[in-house]
Amino acid sequence: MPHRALQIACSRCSLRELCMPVDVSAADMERLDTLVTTRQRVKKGAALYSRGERFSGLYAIRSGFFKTRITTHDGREQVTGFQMAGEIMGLDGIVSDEHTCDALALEDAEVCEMPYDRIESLSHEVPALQTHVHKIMSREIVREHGVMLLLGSMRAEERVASFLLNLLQRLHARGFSEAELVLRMTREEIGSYLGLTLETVSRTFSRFAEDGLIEVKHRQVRIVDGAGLHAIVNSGAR
Amino acid sequence: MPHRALQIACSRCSLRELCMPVDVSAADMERLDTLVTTRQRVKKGAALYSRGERFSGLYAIRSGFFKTRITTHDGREQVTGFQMAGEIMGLDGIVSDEHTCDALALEDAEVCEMPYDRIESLSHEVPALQTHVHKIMSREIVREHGVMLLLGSMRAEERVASFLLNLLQRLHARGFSEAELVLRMTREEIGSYLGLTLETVSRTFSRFAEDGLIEVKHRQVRIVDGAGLHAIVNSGAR
DNA sequence: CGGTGTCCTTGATCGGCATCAAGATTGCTG
DNA sequence: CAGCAATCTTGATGCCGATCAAGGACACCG
Repeated sequence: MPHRALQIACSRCSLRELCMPVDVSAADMERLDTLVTTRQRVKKGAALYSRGERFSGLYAIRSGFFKTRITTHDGREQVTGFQMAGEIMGLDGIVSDEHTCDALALEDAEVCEMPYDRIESLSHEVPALQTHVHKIMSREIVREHGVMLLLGSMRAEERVASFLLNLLQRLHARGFSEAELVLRMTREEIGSYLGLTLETVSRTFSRFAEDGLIEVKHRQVRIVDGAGLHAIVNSGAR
Repeated sequence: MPHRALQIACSRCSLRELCMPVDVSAADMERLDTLVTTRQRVKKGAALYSRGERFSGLYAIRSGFFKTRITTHDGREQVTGFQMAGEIMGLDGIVSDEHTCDALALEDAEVCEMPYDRIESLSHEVPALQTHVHKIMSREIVREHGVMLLLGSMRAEERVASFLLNLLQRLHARGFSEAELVLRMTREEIGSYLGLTLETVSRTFSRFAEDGLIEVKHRQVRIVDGAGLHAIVNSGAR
């Protein structure tokens, strides 16, 4: 299923500044070009990897949109994140050599696979890569702290507003509008991520629309009053 | 405040198998002995590091008990974890070169400081260390996934039971009883971690005691029916 | 040893979100 | 394009845990 691309060169990839370390010498960049061995297409709804699967490497998203979720043997489920172009997936598999969650494509996607043994050996030759991998993992830890704050201390409106602003900010960093987005996930998936039911997510969207903060048409969302959303996120602080 | 110990040798530390990679040659172990430069005592209630502080290195807990928490500018607060001997703190600081959370000692503690630049340079010489650091960070990511599951999908009883069992398991791995523990944190800190109020935590403890699952006397907890606690954790699954 | 502050427990009430239910809209597919 | 499944919206009701409140137990300290 994975196909070897004719030429896979991060040095010429438009997403380089998202995936790769900056400030790398030309010689090092040449080495880093050997990091990605294959590109892989993932159809909407398909899994890039699943819990229990053997861990082989990390994946950089080239295009498309993913969700990661954990599932317990007894059927509980929790969406742990939504990932977009330039972001790295698979970090959960390093510790036990097998994946502990599922990564599912929410739309047709393409990823670059970086075999883990190659990451380790290249890190020796290119210190910037080692630092970069550490930073990526640290960033993920910090991101999850933020999710814990959200789940542990925010009310429904704050969670949803926070979710929208986070998506917007990441999309904006990729050159998309600051004021408009298309949700790639269902209300149920948003709810799972935010610790809410799909009904509450839907109702909250409706309330935001009534209050003139956003306009919602199914998965099309337009931000009318970004400052208002920010105010909601901070409204619960005491 | 940090004092240079006369001799700091991980190779002779009883916690080595918790902090350090296993299967290391004698020569490599000698190198790893240069990783920890200083030991530091932290008084109960004091901060090992705080948000905004410059990141300098990671800390291995030698003795004592910590909590980590994030605080937002607007006063929200969330306990993100409780750490005990052999566990590593400070990973959150790598990404931005400054700490993003506070680490507070819940009792008098002692930590080993590992300067980050030394970790990076030693990782080049000792591949096992590099792998080990990756695994520690990956483990933290997986742990936080578990917390997200707890906060996002469990009811109060499930959360508290899960919390107790997790503490027990970690204490047991350190040679303590499987059936008894002393809580080092307040009900309020437990509540913050679990996304509950201190009253709910207290009531849940009382209910568990009534139901013959545990015995609670303030911070002394004795597990009477461990299987019963496990059953509660899984009771919410559908 | 008594006083004071912190921590914990327990009760009463309230509110936010889950749950249950029904219908509307969309988009997929033969 | 018709038919159907998936997704979304909205309403009614109920429950879990938050909030408010008061009293009790313990630890620390002069």
